[in-house]
Amino acid sequence: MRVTIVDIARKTGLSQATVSRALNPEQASMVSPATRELVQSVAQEIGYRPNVIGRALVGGRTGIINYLTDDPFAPYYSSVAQHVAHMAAGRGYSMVLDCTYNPQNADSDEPIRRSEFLYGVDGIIAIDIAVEQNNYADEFIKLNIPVVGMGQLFPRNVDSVAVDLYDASRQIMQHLYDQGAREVIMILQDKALRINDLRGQGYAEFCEEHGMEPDFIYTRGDLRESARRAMHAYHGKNRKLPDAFFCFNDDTAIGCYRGLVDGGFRVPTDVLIAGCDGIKEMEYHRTSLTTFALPIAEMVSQSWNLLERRMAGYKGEPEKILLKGHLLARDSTNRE
Amino acid sequence: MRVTIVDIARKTGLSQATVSRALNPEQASMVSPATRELVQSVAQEIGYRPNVIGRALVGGRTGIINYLTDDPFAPYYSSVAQHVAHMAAGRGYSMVLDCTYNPQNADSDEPIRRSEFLYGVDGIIAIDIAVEQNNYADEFIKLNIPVVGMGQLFPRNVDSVAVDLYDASRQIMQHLYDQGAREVIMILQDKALRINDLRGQGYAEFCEEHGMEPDFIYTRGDLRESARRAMHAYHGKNRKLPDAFFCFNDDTAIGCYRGLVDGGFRVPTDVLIAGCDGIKEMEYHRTSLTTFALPIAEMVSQSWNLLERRMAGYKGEPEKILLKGHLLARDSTNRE
DNA sequence: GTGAAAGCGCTAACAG
DNA sequence: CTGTTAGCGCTTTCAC
Repeated sequence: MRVTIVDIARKTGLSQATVSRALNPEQASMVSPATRELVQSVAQEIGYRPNVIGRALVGGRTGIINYLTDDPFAPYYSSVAQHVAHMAAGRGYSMVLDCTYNPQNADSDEPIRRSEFLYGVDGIIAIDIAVEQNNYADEFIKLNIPVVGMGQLFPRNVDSVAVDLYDASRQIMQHLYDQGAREVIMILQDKALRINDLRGQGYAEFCEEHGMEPDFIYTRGDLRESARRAMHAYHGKNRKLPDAFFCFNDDTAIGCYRGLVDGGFRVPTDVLIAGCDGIKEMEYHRTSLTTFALPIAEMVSQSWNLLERRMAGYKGEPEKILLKGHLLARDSTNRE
Repeated sequence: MRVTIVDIARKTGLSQATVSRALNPEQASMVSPATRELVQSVAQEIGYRPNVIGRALVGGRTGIINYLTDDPFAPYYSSVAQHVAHMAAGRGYSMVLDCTYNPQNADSDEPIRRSEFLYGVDGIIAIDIAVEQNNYADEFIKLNIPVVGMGQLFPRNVDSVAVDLYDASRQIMQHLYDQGAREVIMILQDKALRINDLRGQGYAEFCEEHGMEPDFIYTRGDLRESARRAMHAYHGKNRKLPDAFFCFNDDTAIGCYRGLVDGGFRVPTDVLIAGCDGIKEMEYHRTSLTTFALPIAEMVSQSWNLLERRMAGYKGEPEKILLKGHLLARDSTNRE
């Protein structure tokens, strides 16, 4: 049996309540210095650790927040998770991860079994949850669990911090255009399609405005591998490459790059490539890859503020914050 | 106030106990089909969700396991985390992450403040925890929290699954040797040094046996960036490159690769590069990078078995399992 | 098949 | 400053 507060009480001859107070920094002042020290030294001695569960039950909070996303281990989501985890740790929270899709079977839309604990957290930070699942937020609202959304789109019924991916897309397209690209193919995951991806819209509208023919390649499954294969298929069938490939995210851009290298093509000489997300890796490829830096730190800290306010009991209308990122032009689109 | 079991009891006129039984799959058979259905439909209707904390307090288990590592978001650790998370989810557990070092300040050895919840989990899977912190396992043992270690080394007082990195190192060196490399410099993080890294040992011994001069470059801080800079410094100072760089892990290999590309060198024509870990990314670089695949899936599933056994109350002697990985020879060491 | 009651470990009134 | 008491939501005896 693990050591409890009762053991300390017995050992010191004090009451549970006094022990509890002596151990709790906020209430330690209500206890005489002598007993405080006594309690603390006995606690130390017998290796007492507070039972978070007991504390949580009475306190009504667990000290855990949930990071909810399709695939928390994809590079971009992982780096967001890192910021969330760090933020959480700094405020005394732990972070638990939940996937909304089964990573072993990315193509299936079947949501994986949610961990029971999802319903026991103090708050949820959800990122890029597919629109088909929008109703899921209702569930948490009903349970009184604050939810904050991050990403490109989010249900209107909760606070959210969005990144302007429409703008991102247009900035990227403008950059490609400036580099002389007139025939640009966009590579998009078919799943993204169904979320009405803003990057797709930005691309299509830019094309229209500039007399360019929009053309999409859709991939499914593992982003890198499918993009790589899509490139093999493309240069297997087509005599000539377009001027540029605009990939809806960085993983896709990396797969695309590799698929073109496989075919003996040179980037940027033969074709330009741009991605979107701004993951670190893009910088390390032999041809450093152009991308669009999403303001992760900013997004997370704003989300955290919104979440904290809700956890503190705020009941106001859902707030929506829109952030902008910036282009990182690199070698893969540098046609001098 | 959130809906509780009491609300259902009131609404159905049944007792708390019956409601609890009706809701719990294992005990549902002790309840008449009629009441069971009644309870379940009312629960559904008023949006009841079990409070995990209440359940945990009486049940003595939280349904949470902890994944403990220096930096859970580094690519290799992240992919291990993915396996752990998936395993956990399949068994009804949630995973929480804890870092042992502050990721914002990788050089400092100061352990970051541990989340309180670390002491409220059912079990801990720890990976590559530095030897300086070996005593940390004692703490959990005292608290009766099962710990399983993964990685290259681990304290003897808990179950652990190790990967034979000495063997890994020798296999990599043998491969480089077979490719004609006689002057091989190893790049190692200075932190790894203090753990008596087995890769360093394998390298040194291989060199000795083959009449080669061991030579180390130590990096500190961000693995990629520091390796990249180390290469800049190297070719700034030295007229000529060694035959190969053997990087203690993949992040370092990627930084090394980039640093050499920055200097206008070609891999593998001018120099060979090998890493170790087997992260997916290695395959996508223009020059696909040689690495050593650690048996992540196997390691995680074995660790999970050990952990589950402990969580079930097993009290036997700590077990130690040793696994082997295999070389992934790629273009970066292919000198034909 | 169901209910009453106890208790998991802790904190927060309320007294003194 | 300290002790007594109640109770967080749930499961689990022990009765009936």
